[in-house]
Amino acid sequence: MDINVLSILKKNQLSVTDGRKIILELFLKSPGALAHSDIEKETGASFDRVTVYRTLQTFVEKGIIHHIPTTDNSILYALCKQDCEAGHHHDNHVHFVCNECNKTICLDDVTVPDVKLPKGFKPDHSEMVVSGVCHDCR
Amino acid sequence: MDINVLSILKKNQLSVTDGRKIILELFLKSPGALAHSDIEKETGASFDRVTVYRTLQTFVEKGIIHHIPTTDNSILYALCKQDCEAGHHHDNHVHFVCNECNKTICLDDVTVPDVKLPKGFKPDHSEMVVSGVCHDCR
DNA sequence: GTAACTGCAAAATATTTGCATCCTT
DNA sequence: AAGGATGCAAATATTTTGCAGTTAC
Repeated sequence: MDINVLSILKKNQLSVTDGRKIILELFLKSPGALAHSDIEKETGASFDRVTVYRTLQTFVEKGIIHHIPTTDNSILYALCKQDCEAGHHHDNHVHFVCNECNKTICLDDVTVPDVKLPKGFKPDHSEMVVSGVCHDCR
Repeated sequence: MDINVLSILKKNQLSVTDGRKIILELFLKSPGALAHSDIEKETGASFDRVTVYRTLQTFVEKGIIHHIPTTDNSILYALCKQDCEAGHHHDNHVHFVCNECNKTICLDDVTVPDVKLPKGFKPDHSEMVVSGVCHDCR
């Protein structure tokens, strides 16, 4: 098991349970974003659906994972890389959705550009999603 | 009633029904995006929830409205301005979500900037959502 | 030992589907 | 008149909540 799993949980003052270990490891292994259903599928229903809901919620609250905006009504989560702390997400990178394999990938090295807003609008946070064909599918 | 309602429906070869007229008019009047629940609320449940689902789906298929990406799990729809046609959305503008009034507004004049993607990624379409405080809430 | 986490059951919501009826063209 | 749209009922799917039992520390 990835040693990071333990340190991440410890750092966030979460007790180390099987469910959390397995789900967190899944995120660490996954190149892209995961939906609730992906997690149920990957873990082979080894625990209750409710536990998955609660674990994801806990991880989001602690800033371990974050929601990813999507254009197709689905709810995706991905690891917060870098220095995310509870309440302060710095996941200011572009997300890429592949139209072929349908995966969502965090482009950690591509930061969201600033845009000039109309008068009176005060920006706080930006999200950007690019769709197209990914590295593996061409 | 806004004369556009009829022309938009006609242009998309949709029969003109009360539900479609009222829902489309709601979008035309609204400065921002609407969720399914907003529509039910605004129309005072004058028609079946199922009809709202089907109408929204039809509008999306025809390219009259489009999904807006959100970070908070909600599903929002907004009018496609400009030259949207079925299957070819040109709604390449930035969306703004206000943290105060919670409204989502289409910034039709702010276009989504291009970003440089890692090698191997071929972009097709971009979405951008900026959150902050809107014109009315400061 | 205690607080926190999980599983189960069940409630509350949300979404989809089939079909008979009604409306638009 | 014919095809499409709606309403209703019901089937599915999704998410939330309460509580008792279990586990981590």
